[in-house]
Amino acid sequence: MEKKSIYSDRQIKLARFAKALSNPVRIYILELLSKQSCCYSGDLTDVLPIAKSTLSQHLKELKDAGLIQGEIEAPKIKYCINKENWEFARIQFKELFN
Amino acid sequence: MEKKSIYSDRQIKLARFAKALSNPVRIYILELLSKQSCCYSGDLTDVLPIAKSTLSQHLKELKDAGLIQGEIEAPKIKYCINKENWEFARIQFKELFN
DNA sequence: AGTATTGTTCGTAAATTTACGAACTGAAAT
DNA sequence: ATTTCAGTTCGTAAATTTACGAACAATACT
Repeated sequence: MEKKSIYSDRQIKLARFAKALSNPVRIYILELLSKQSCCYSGDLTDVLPIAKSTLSQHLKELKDAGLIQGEIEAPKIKYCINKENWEFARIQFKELFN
Repeated sequence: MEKKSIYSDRQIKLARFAKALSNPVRIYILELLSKQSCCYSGDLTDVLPIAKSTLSQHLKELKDAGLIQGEIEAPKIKYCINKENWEFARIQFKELFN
């Protein structure tokens, strides 16, 4: 039996997107990706003052939230905004703020 | 000596706002407040499936992030959106998503 | 003065987040 | 074949988040 939450699916998704945005490292990455089309995580390693394993965690967080996607260009990985979900998130935040 | 972060003040503030939005309880509260002008926390206690101490923590989180403000109407407290910061947050999110 | 109402604070517990370095994996280059 | 490069996974530690109930504080009501 499924216990239904008082929170709508939409509210839960919005909170999930917000969580992905709740860290300056991830804001930095997303702003970079939304300004230029894509980047390699090596670019990020060079500029961000965190260990590569930590960066990997942050990228995974953004990927799991659906905001970015990675494409293998061996031996590197090219990261881009996931446009569909990015647009969806944009609308969710827009509606929250009216 | 102040160690300067590679993250801008704006990026840190945006992450801070996102953190405040990163929980379904707080999304619920903010949507309620942005739809109707204000509410009493008793209204929230009635509808939210959490302990009053937990609700108090969430309201404090929203207050500390600057998104809401409380006004004493003894013995209750009337909560409203903090319009100035709400507008500021709106702009920050809007700019993030272009 | 005493009681009820409203909300905060305290102490605590479990889960999650953020961070690191070391070890590992897979593909490319030598 | 082995070395190099790019990135992930693992183990771990510290801090933060979320949650609860009990106790407390402040005000209103009787």
